[in-house]
Amino acid sequence: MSKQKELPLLEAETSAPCCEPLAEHSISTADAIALAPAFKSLGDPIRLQLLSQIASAPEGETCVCDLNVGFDVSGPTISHHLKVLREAGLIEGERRGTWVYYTAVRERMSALAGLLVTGPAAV
Amino acid sequence: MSKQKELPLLEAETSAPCCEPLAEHSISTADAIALAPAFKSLGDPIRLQLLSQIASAPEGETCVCDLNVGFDVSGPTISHHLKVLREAGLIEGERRGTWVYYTAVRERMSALAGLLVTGPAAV
DNA sequence: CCTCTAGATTGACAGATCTCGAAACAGAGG
DNA sequence: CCTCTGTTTCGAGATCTGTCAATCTAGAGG
Repeated sequence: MSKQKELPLLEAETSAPCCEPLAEHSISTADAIALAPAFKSLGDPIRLQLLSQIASAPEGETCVCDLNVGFDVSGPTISHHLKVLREAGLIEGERRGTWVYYTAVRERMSALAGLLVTGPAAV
Repeated sequence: MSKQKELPLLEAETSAPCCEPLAEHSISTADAIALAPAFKSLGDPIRLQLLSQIASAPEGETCVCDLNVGFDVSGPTISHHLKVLREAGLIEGERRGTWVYYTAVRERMSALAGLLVTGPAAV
């Protein structure tokens, strides 16, 4: 509970797992520790659906009021999952008046995808 | 209460979230339940490192005896993490004589990557 | 200023996960 | 057959996670 408050993913250029595939060469322990929380945040069905719903919104943003419908969990639980996704850097929230709107951070999603892909160059 | 006990990932190819990006359109609850365990299996630093080490092996396979070095956890723990990765369909193990060799399942890794990628057309 | 609604936070509890030591299993070799 | 080494499986304990009820905060509108 002391090392996944940080999101050094974007700033990981020090050892730089931003776009370098996992399969390129073995990643360091530090990189693994930095990256694991992001994947872990995707490891819950509700969060996966939330991210998908936010990322697939036509306007690019989704109101939390729209997210509450369609999930059979309570409001606080949705809020909790949104917080996890927020801390993983996968979404960002903005309050406009009464409602809160969330947008997906495409770069972060692509960065994670880049880690898993065997590589377009490898094909 | 409990909706994450199953791991029907291997048969998730029937409802086919194989390469369709999350951000294309909102995924179903069933697909989310099928996919989440795969991401969850990547949500541990040790498993991330194990997969990276296996996938980046020059010969395409890695002996468990080589995996034991470099990790400060016990043998059974390594074996447990390998089992999780195996059940997630990310690696496959083969016993040859005394030793067991693991290979990475590239298609599965690419499939997960395809879910996260924003898409070349969507940029 | 007061009230009302939308979200977020807190506290608590059941269930899952990580980790290890001990034991079991699989081959190789004597 | 017996033993030895490498790997997996089997409990068990400590920690983490998902969920909800209750409470709190931010802004809108009277």
